[in-house]
Amino acid sequence: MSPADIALASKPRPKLADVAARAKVSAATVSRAYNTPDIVNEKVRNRIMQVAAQLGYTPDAAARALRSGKSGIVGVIVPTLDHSIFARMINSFQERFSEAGFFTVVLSSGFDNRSTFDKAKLLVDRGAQALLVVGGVEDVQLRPMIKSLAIPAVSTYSYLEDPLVPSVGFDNYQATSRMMDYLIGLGHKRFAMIAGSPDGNDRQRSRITAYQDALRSKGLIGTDRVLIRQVTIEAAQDAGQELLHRWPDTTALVCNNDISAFTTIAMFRRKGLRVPEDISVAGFDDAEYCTLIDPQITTLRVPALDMGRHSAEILLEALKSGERPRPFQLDTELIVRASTAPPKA
Amino acid sequence: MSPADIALASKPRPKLADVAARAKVSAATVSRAYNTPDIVNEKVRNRIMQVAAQLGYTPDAAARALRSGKSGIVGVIVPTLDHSIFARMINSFQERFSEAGFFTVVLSSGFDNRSTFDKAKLLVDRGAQALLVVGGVEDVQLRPMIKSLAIPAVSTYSYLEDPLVPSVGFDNYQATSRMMDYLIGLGHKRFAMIAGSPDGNDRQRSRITAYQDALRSKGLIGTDRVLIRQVTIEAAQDAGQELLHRWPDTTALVCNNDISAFTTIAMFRRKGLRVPEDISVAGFDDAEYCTLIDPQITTLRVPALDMGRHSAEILLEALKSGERPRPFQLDTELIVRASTAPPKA
DNA sequence: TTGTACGCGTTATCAG
DNA sequence: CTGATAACGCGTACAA
Repeated sequence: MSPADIALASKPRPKLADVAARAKVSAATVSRAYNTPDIVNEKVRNRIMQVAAQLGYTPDAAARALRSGKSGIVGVIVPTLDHSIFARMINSFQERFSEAGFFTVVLSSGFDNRSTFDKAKLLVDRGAQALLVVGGVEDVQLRPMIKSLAIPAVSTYSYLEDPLVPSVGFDNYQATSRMMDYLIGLGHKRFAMIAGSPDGNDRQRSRITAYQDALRSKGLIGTDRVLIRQVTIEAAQDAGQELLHRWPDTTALVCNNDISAFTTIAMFRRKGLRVPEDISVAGFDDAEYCTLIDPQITTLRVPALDMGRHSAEILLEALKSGERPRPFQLDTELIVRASTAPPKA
Repeated sequence: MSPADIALASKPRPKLADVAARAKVSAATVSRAYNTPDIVNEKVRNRIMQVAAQLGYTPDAAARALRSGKSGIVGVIVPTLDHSIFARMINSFQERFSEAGFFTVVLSSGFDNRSTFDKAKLLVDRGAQALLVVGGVEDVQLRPMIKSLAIPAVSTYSYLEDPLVPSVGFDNYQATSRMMDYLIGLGHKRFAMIAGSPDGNDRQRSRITAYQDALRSKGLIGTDRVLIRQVTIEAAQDAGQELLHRWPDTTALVCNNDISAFTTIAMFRRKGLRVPEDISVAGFDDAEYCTLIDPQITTLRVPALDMGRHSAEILLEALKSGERPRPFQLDTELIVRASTAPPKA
């Protein structure tokens, strides 16, 4: 090896054995100093740690993973990162797992159940120790896969009585029912809804059903006025157009997300409609910007932070105890602001 | 072992050797079938893959990582996941690396340079093969660390002539200059700015400097009217208050993010001020909701998607070639909408 | 083109 | 409480 090579070669990472040698103990003891410090003599342990710090030693993650069978990775599958509600959830989830020494790998499925399966497989193949799926698990391939899984899995967002996958979330049916009770209480008789696609999406299905059930039970109009759209500004604009065109007598518009509420309110006002005097508009999620528009948006507050935090919590518990994660129900809150009011007489 | 235990025990994961045995080849050949398929006889290869599929074999990631020294992980450090602009960027970054078989681990620093260092260390210790840092690398510990790093690192968002870390991003100074030219061209004479904290944040520093330079060079008012605030609705509201209180004669407000623009516009209108007649307000980023509020927001479009995609691209190249990633400059676009106009005479 | 043999860095087991 | 030793599952010289 020439001098130049020596200069260029970055010194190899120190390993367990190097620390052991310098600290005059066996490799096993160094390992124990890291993994079960309590059973190592304090003086010895301190010496080891000091040497480790000197050498700049950190345990090799791959070797550790191979030997212990623990990858230190948890997987999350989320429909998209583009909705702030999911971002918030993941943030708190990840924070909790980070404290526990795990890396969180987030994969997005694009609202596609088939892709959810693919991503889950990817994660499991790479040794993920736990799995969080946002939304009910409906894919026909994913269900048997999760069933046979040796690692804990939890679904979040919806609270579902799924015997297969414990969930941490809220009751979407109840949430929308609450909104409907409020609007019906205001005296509205003709409703419409902007919803996301119910295909393979339990949240949307529950909300649509709750909407229709509420109307049916009171004999009100609007069970057929359900506009299925993606969650984008363009799509919401299109939905608003169609609403005004087909059912101009609607007095209460129930949106399944704040983007749609926001967009349609802006559009209605541009067309000279008054909100809430001419039409009430309600959202879902309670995004930050609900208080920015005039009128401020009445909406359902979704416990995003708690969902992430609690999912992490029960997965961590399951990881420790080896038992099945325990489902946990959270609640939504109806936030009444200015975008809803009694209909004109 | 009792029968019950047998029933409970999930069968162990098949390994390379199992596939080899069933396919009547050596382990080495199975390994080659996966890693260098070209040098394996096609018939043999097909037989191996078939057996592998039958057995449900997938290579063990940990063993692979240990043996090859490649973790299959890339790390990203981002100030926060809560700004949609970062979320979008990461999305495209991650997508590209996902295609290449990597897992992306995203850690957030909370705009704290010290924490950026900690997170980087975490990632490197766990074997990340490449690093993306959002924002300039300024931490005094992080710089030497990156210098000594054996893996490629790129900073993104700002385009910086940093000899240490190649960057993929745009020129923040130029972007704000462009906005200033436009507003000055409209005839404005008294300006104010809402900015984020410049501490350890090159983006904010560049924008503030560009703002002040523009005013100074034309002898206009407002170099001292810089309100430093966090990027939240509350903080922006507070800034708006202070602006009206201290400098009510301001005719053009330059915001360093769309949230602040959005918030202040809403607030101004609530107070009876007309936008843009009484005061022009400009944003930064071009978030989706810029077109939702009335008036629609004039802003600078940031190439979020391209930043993510291109960062991934050059890191992947560097991973292949072993060479240093090549910096790449992207551009912003001034989007003129309705929230800006000439000042009243 | 394929097989043999070894070691990557760690942790678990067992003995002392 | 500590040490010796044997894996964990795979990739890669080297030989055939």
